[in-house]
Amino acid sequence: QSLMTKLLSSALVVEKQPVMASMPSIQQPLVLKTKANFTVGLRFLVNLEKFRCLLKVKAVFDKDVAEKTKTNGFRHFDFTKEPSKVLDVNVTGDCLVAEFTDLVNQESKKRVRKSDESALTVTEELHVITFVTCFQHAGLDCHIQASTLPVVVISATGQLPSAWASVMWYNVSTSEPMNLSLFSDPPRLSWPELSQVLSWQFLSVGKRRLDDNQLSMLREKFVEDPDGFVHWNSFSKGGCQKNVNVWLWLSGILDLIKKHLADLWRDGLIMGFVSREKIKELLWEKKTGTFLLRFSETNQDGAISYSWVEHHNGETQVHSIEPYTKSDLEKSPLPDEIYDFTSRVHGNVTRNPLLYLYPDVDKDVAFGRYYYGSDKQTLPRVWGYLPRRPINVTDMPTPPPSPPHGQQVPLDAQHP
Amino acid sequence: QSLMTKLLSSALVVEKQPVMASMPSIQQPLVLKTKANFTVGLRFLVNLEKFRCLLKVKAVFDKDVAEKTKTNGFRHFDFTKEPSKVLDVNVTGDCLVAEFTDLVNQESKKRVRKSDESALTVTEELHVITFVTCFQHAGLDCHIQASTLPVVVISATGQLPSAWASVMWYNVSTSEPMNLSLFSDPPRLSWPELSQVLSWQFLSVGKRRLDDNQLSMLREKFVEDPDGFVHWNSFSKGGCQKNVNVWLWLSGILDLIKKHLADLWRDGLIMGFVSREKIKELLWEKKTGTFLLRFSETNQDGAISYSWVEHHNGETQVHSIEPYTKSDLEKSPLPDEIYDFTSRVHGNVTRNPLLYLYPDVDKDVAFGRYYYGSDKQTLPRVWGYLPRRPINVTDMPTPPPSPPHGQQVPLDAQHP
DNA sequence: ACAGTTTCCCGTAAATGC
DNA sequence: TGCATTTACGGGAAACTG
Repeated sequence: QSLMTKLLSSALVVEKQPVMASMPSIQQPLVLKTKANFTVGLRFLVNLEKFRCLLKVKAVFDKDVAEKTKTNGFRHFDFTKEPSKVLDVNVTGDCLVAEFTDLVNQESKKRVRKSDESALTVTEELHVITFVTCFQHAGLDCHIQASTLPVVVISATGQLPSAWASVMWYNVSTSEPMNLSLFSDPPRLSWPELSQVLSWQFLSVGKRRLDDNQLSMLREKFVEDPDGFVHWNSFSKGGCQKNVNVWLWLSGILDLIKKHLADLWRDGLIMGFVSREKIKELLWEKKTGTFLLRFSETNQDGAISYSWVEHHNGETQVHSIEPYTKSDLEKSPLPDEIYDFTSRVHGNVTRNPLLYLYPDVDKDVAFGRYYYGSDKQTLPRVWGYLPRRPINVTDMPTPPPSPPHGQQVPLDAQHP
Repeated sequence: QSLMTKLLSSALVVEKQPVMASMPSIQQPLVLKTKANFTVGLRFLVNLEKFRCLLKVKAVFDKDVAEKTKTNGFRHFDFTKEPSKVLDVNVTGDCLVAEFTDLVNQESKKRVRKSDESALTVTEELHVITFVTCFQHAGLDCHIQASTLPVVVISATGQLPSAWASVMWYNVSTSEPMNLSLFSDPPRLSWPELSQVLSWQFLSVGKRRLDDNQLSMLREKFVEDPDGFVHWNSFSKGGCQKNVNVWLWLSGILDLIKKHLADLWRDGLIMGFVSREKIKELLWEKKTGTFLLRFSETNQDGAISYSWVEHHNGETQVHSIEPYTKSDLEKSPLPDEIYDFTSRVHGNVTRNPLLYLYPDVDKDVAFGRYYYGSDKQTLPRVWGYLPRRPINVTDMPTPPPSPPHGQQVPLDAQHP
């Protein structure tokens, strides 16, 4: 329903009313898209039956922000629908809750743009949603309110990776509840701080963290300063000398994992982050047909390649296949690509050069359970037509190597 | 900009004012999508300089429709933006024009639905847009207006084929300018009438009409009545005994041609509409490797297959490949699929069984100019990676045939 | 001219209504 | 419940805007 995860369990914090017990609860920043619906759950942590259905809570976008933070130049948003709800008891009966749905925010006309060069990008703007209500208790007028943690507002899904970068950076660098100008003077992060968040991202999309080898390769790409700190601009906008945006690059890989490689990543079959030099070093001494999986370092949209080693006539070669992109893997999953991959050399010799996953696991042992047909039925076939399936082939530019171990790998083996 | 073609050159017809010369101009029905912009061009055919910038024209949706046609039960729409424009002289200076852009129509709340079973589907509802203006001339108050031909309003692109069916049917069956209730009692069409429209559709998307053989095959599918007429319900909703909707089926093929086969269709390389029996008959006597292209008769989304003949040991076999869908052809175009297609049999023998396009044109002569790389450069390759390309293979269920003509078709030939 | 940002819209999926 | 129709929204591209 919402663009990202739902913001649940925001606390309705009682201001200036110690009579009301309140509990800080899990809040998290969020990325919101204009003109799209999202949902916010809200809990009033004191369940006084007498309040039931008496508290009308209103959501306000960027309440008092101009006065509080003087963050001029930010865009202004408003909810287009009436954003009010009445608190009611929840299912377990322990508190009053309201779920805001169908909140739609849209930029209002006025926008005071500072023309100076230090203006932030839209994904660096931080906003808040504040929930306010007032009621009478013990003869007093009580005004209470609660705010979300900072929120980034985008207008197209293509801005989501940048927005998420801001969210991560904010979370790691500060525990302030509402420093909306953080990116006017962005703090730097130490590599231990940053690497932990990055590792969490992989845990989140692929149920497995980054290991030490992977992290040390990433450190090379992310840390430019000799002091071991990472600067916001270098992280989110592409550093000085390098022309790639490291976060966008990593973000593409996270998306690739989420969409096509979740199982393989979870099971640790993807080495992923290895330099080209390291690949050669790792594979050089291994037997012909040993291969490993590695993410492309140049493709900004997330791509994965396999590299394998061949020994012929005392000569050793390590090859890497043209990386598979998301649209490639939509056609057929990586395990099937590995199973069906075919190299061709002069004389009509065809074979699959991929035999053992590094260090020495038989390909079918490692990937067998993921092959098409192993957990699904065979493809539905239309009567009267010969079934076909897509495979990828490469025409080896090198002279024909002799078959490994003196045996030809049969190509006509049936798919499991 | 607009969903379909722009509606240009609508005539501003002068009503009750013979002083104003008016010219009937090309109007065409249109398919409009709610909440989407479209453009209408309007010409005032008398260029009286004195009118310049004095005529304010307003667009009205379904003006006077209820009184005129008593078509209750239709949805009601309104423009959400102010749909008024001032007429100005056009570039050639021969008339006054206005171009309406950003017209957005959205269903208004009220909708009187007749609950009887004869209710029309939304794509059978016909609507009109009327342009009105008034001015003073020769001391008289003049009210003039012009209307579009009937328009079908849809809410999602998936309704477009059905809507287009209505548009075609209307055009062929009547020359009345505004019979919005046509589908309450839809007229039938003779096969010559219908087949001509269908043929035009292929001319429109693929620059080539249907030939007599193709039409005679389609006649079998479309004409159910012995009297040779086609009924609207059987055309647009799937006839009595058959469970396929013939127009949607044909519509999918038209879309397939438009997106992936425009060149091949234009050049007549696709036989397309042939029955399975006819295929066997045609190919039976031809030499091994003769093939033809034919649309799937079962796939509703548009799919194309090739069938080829093989003679082995005095036995003749005709095979048809699993049809290629739009998403298949997005991966690699049909000519490349034909070039790279590979069949595999026991013993690791691989070959391409497609040699001659029916009746006996060498495959590369027929399709060579379309192969990838013939008019584009070779694929851009990332340095350090072995290029790969996708091909389709089939595992022949039959005993291994001997190579045709005693020669092995080399598979390692380089792509042109 | 250009880059950042938003709008537009197809196509698919989900929700809605009858 | 099932089907017809609408809404929602990701993704890519065009349009916008300073």
